[in-house]
Amino acid sequence: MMNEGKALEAFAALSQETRLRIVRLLVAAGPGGMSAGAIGEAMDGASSSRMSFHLSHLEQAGLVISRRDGRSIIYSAALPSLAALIEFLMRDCCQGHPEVCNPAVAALSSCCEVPKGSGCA
Amino acid sequence: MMNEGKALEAFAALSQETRLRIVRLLVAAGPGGMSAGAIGEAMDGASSSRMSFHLSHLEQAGLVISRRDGRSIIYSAALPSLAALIEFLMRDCCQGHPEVCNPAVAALSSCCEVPKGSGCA
DNA sequence: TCAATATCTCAATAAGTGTTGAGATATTGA
DNA sequence: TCAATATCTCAACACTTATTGAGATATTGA
Repeated sequence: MMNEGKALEAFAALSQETRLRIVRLLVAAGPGGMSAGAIGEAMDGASSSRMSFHLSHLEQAGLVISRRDGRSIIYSAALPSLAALIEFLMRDCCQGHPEVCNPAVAALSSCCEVPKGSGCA
Repeated sequence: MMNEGKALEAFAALSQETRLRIVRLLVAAGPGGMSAGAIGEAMDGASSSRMSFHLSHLEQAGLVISRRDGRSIIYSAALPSLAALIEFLMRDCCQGHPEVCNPAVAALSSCCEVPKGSGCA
């Protein structure tokens, strides 16, 4: 469930370049996720403490989840939270304003099957 | 067009309680918008300089637009930018992950007419 | 158990953000 | 033109956030 407070945390987490890139990377990585070290490698070799800071921030905001696997800690995208954030924006912004959600839903057609006629009435 | 840089600005703008509330207020207010003073009144009587700071921030991020009307400056929500931000999240997060966009599209049905079967394939 | 590996935690510092209050600018009606 | 109104701009300050480097913790394989 996404309330205003959680949405604020999510927006704050996504408003930092490194963290936004981490989320995109982890979404692309899929459910298998990536180790903190591998993510750091992908972020121009960011220091381990810097990675730890940003990954903790993202986990606190609920946008990623972690699990230990041997020596490594594996992070993966929390897809339900991303869905809930999109839903929050939709609910807040769509009400009475089809010109907001219609283009957004139409954009899905570039990556998904979306029937003609989807969107706000 | 929403690129990473613009998305970062938009997330930063929306990550502050007063600004998020201003956006929600202006979306609800519709195309007619509201004067800076009226918005300040709605924000627990926030000072004019504080309003000016946050409204400028939102305008810089492209989430609101302004026009002068006599002594007042009228702000209104930039709906296309909100749509573009949702689209950005959808594109980044939906690709290959129907479990993200399907719930988001399904959520639209609470405020819009969305045909059954919408969402990712 | 020991050394190596992976990550986290903490303190210090640098950089950025939000609020306030004083004052400047633009517009209107008398 | 003048006073009143609406909003913006600026400097100062407090607060928060991001980065770094040193060191602590947890796990593994020899």
